[in-house]
Amino acid sequence: MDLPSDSHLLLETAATELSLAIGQLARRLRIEVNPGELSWSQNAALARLEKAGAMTTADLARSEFVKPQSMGTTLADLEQAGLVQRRPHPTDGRQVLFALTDAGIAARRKRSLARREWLLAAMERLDPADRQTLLAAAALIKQLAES
Amino acid sequence: MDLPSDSHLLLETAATELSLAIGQLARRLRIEVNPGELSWSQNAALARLEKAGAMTTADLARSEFVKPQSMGTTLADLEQAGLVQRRPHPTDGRQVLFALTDAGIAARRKRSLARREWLLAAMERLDPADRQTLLAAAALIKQLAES
DNA sequence: TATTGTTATACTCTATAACTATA
DNA sequence: TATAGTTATAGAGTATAACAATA
Repeated sequence: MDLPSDSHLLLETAATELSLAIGQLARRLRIEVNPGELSWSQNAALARLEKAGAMTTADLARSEFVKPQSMGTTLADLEQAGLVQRRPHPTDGRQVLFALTDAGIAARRKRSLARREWLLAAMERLDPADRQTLLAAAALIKQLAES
Repeated sequence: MDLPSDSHLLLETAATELSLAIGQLARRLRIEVNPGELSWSQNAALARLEKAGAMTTADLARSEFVKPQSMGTTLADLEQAGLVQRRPHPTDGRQVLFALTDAGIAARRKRSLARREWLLAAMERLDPADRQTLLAAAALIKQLAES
């Protein structure tokens, strides 16, 4: 077993700082919601359905790191808002497939969520190199989450 | 008013992707907690006090983007765990200053939080250039949150 | 009067447990 | 038996409202 190298100490620092930064921006973004807007979880589920097409509750839950019961609640809210619709699985009577409705697609197209607008305005104040770093980081952060 | 330029569309994409990525990693990290460990909010408050020294409830609330009442709850939990202690403000009888106790300092030194360990392990699987990108991004994300 | 902090209460999101239906 | 989903209940974190003490 080696003593920690300088690069390992740097990595520990990076992990700590990234964890704190993620938490801080998550809390900052959380307060940017206008009345009647989709919650962060609802928006994440909608975005996932847009990218991946129809999915079951269980698969959506795995993708977003929540329990199936929690995703069930989120999907019930989206269904009641008319943004997703359910249909039976063609071969497995237990499963239910969820897909975006036309209204759901329109909701994804509409570029007016307060959280997104706030983040966009904040990023506009950065210089191009920093924006590029954040775009690259977004892909890496997703990769980390799914690893 | 100009039509959106290519670079503006790129920026919109970056904002959307970053927002989704932050949410996804926040949920992924949230499930990595061992029984008895500090919550993410408690850890953030502790880290803030370590960096900035003694602070009032209101200042801590502003730093972490929650209401003073919410930070009051977090600080009460930390106080009960013996990790922070309160003392009166020297000149303003309304304010209360919170600072780390020896146990709080020790808790910050201890490098064993499940969330941090999970993130560290995930980052170890990245190549050095990607780690560097994430370290730079952590600083930018903090800057965004505070902008 | 304005501000800091506390107490009481409620809301959102997610979790665990128990249940039904299907495989 | 095992799995997908539902229903009921509970917990964590944060919010709003009402209040007390101090500036």
